[in-house]
Amino acid sequence: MRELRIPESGPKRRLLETAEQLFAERGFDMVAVRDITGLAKSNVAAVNYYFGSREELIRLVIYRYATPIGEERLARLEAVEKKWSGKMPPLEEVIEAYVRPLSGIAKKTNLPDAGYHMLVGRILSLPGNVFPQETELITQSAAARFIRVLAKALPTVSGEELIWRTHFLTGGMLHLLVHQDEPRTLGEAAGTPTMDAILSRFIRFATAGLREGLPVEQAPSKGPQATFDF
Amino acid sequence: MRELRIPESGPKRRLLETAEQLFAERGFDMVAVRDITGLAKSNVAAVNYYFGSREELIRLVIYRYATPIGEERLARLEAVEKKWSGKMPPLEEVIEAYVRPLSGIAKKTNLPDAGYHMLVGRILSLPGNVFPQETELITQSAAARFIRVLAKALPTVSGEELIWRTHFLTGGMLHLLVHQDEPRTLGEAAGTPTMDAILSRFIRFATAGLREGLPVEQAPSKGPQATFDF
DNA sequence: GTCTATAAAGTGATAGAC
DNA sequence: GTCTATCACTTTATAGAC
Repeated sequence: MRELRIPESGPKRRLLETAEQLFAERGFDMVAVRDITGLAKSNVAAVNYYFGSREELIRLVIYRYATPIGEERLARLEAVEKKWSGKMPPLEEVIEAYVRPLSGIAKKTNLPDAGYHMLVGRILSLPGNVFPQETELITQSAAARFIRVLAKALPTVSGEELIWRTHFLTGGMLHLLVHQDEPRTLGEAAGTPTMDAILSRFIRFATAGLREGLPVEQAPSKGPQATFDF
Repeated sequence: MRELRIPESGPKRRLLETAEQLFAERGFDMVAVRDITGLAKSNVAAVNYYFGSREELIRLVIYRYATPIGEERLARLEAVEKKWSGKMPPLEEVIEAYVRPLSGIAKKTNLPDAGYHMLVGRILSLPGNVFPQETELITQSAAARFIRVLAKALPTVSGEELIWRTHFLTGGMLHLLVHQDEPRTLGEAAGTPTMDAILSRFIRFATAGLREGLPVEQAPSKGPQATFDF
């Protein structure tokens, strides 16, 4: 990773933000260096001058987005474990700790919300081998810890079943990030919820899916029926 | 669509199956015409000679895979509606009708199972505008009908909530097709279930997620606990 | 039908002028 | 720092020999 401090303004900043925007819209593969320098009204050599190469620019973007999310996930999972040490943590709290950091809490960029979430989804869909080593380590740690804490919250679910249910959760999670606009363009009344509201819906969906088959007495009381409003 | 009858053997067949295999492994964007003709031990002009262009070859592949799945979905959803006409169909049967056709029942190709499922997942993840018109129509009809029948099975869930839950289901479904090998390489004991077994797990997961928040008395009795074995 | 040669356009990267 | 010109390479597609 060549240089992690990005100036608050200036050509390097503008190139980076333009690249992020295009990566979010089209995916990494569909963005040429010339697309970035063209839209940023710079010259074709600028990306190589400031970032070394197209590859290094992409790795920088991955680092900037995936690392804080992984750190936030780890911190929250740790907090849940500490809070319920010894006791069985509520399933919903565990899922919340892993999913909520996607909403943009750890966001350190000027990208508009919709673009931010699409970019995060695309990054987390990439194969791990294109991640910078440090980022990959944090991401993997968070995923491993998630499954470990999940197992505490669902002691009667077999390891095999748990892995598959986690896999289903992951798929739904990545899909809602990249394709958040799809339900809205369905013509149907999908409303215009914020990402936090969508994640709340998703956490309830995934909690029910992960708990499937367990006796309801094990489920915590819900209090007043949730309204999904924030 | 230039020519839909593909010979049982010969160079055209070999080119098509080689292309399908590479598309499944890498995704459409990452396969060059030269990759196909090279692996199929043909010459670079063969793809254009037999299929017109790279684009047309891709559209042919999309057509061959997505059309039978859409038809199978429509037929099964229709059967469920007919069987329970007037009455409320069981949620699990509705989801089964939409998801099960992905297992390869409607398969009309020689691609090995793993590749078949990855290819189907990649195709169904594409934006609709690259689909042949006929295929797009069937795919959209099946999706619309799915939501319509779902609404009958879940009359107390609001339209907005239903659309989002369906969106979560779609994400998990596409993810498990393209990344079915991921849980297995996790080092953990994910077992080596068939796609039919994975889909059975997924259908139970998604059924619980879609039914979230509803009183359990509404759920049908389950009979003996399912074992996920086929 | 099969193949080679080549056209036309695009890619990432860089040397060197300013 | 900024920019143009250009290199070396890859892409899809096709003309024309066999």
